[in-house]
Amino acid sequence: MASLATSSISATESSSELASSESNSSEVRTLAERVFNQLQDAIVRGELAPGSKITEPGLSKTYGISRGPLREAMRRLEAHRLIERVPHVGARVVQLSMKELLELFDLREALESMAARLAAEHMTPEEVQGLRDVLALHEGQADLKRGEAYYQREGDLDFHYCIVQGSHNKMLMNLLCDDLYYLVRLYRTQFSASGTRPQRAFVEHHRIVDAIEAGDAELAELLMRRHVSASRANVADRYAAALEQSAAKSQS
Amino acid sequence: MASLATSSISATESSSELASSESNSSEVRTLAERVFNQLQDAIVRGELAPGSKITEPGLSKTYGISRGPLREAMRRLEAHRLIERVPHVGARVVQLSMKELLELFDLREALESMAARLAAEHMTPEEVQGLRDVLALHEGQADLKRGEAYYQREGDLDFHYCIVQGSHNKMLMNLLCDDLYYLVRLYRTQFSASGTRPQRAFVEHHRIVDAIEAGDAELAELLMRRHVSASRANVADRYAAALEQSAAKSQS
DNA sequence: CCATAATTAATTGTCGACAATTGAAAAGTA
DNA sequence: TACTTTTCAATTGTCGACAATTAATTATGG
Repeated sequence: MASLATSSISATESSSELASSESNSSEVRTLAERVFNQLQDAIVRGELAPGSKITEPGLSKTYGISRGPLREAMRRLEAHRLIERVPHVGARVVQLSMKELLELFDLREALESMAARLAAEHMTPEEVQGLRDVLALHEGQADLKRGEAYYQREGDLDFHYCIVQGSHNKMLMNLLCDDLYYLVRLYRTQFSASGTRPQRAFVEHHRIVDAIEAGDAELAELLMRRHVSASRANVADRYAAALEQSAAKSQS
Repeated sequence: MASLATSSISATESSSELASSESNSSEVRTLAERVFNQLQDAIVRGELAPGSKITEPGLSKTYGISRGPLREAMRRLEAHRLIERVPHVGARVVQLSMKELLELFDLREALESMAARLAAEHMTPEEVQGLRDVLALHEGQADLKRGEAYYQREGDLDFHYCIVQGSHNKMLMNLLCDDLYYLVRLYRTQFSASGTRPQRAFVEHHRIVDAIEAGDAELAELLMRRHVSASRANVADRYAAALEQSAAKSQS
């Protein structure tokens, strides 16, 4: 994951490329690293369901490696909060409560608005152009017009990745891209945006890039803060609606 | 570290208690966990110098355990960015550049100001009282009057810990207390505050608690942002001064 | 004497085996 | 039948040994 975080994301790298990360890259020199990436992908993609128990012999057989490097990979996953371990008992895939998921959005609001401000101050013209290319690429995708899959397809995160890279703040990049975004992606499919939100998000992205290109740090910060906040509100609404529906269902 | 992050810090827990974390606690049920804590302390205390190479056979002999759990501990340290590993080569203790250290302060500014705002909104009267007790405890310490050791002695971080706990935001607590504060503590001794800064910091702490007690979220956020920013400026100044001095020395 | 190549020593990566702990199934008792 | 106790199977924790890779050292040739 380290190389993904430090290398800038060009517009030509597709969403799926981002999703599969570097697990197919030849840069993976050790078994522990490879299985770490594989497990990370499996968790984020939902192949390993949140809350499900994972056992060492099971994974060991699944991935065809011994428990040594497997345990090292699990320790890294634990530190990244993708799994939770209890000594002598076992490990489970994390399962964020709605409260925690909303807390995650609050963190993003604080950190990504900061990233947008820094990006407006430090992004090079070439990087801004790359950002525009990303938006153009997303606009060209047919599924955006149907308005549903923009979020699910990593398209949104592609954009946010680029902003964070543009901040030129290494610590911020590590925090957001390595630690938080995997958790975000985990719950992306579950509470993905719908209705008119994807189109509106797309417009907001354009406004943010405009501010960055103009070097207006304050505006970029404000717009990004609003953007993340709106995204958070959308998730909260969808959750409330889902709760209401299930309540009505249990009454009937 | 997890239990430290989730449990609230009472005023009676001294600084040294915080420094030694839970390595002496009976809650450590596995060798890997114990050596993880020991290594974390050793790095933060400076016993393992930043940039120094650490070898598995060496540590294995030092702590009297086999390489299995040791490697698991190192993987966790790597994920927490306290050591850096290169496959087939080895591991070194992290060594932040001044640029990265200042970036770390920028992160703290964004996150801790958010914490202060949330603390003003969610802290209970009992927690506020605990915060006052912490300040009173620090005021009573003789070394504060001499004005030098407030920072070095974790006193400052004790305070910031409590604020973060008071935010009642689990994700934020994890991020700051588990991930960032260890890095902060690493460079605390190296670029600790001096002159009138400790006393001013102490006054600023009081102002922040006042705002939190009054439930003034906006003010608490603003004051905390200024407080961290001033701390950052102090570090930057000290570094510039040190640079100038070493430059003058090399000329003579 | 320097640069390059081969060798060697040391460290890291991986594996299988054994010990320790846990949770559940089975047996026993009121 | 319900509840406790005991047994036992499965999983986790730890270890030592071996293979693979790297960095240093020595040897060799110009």
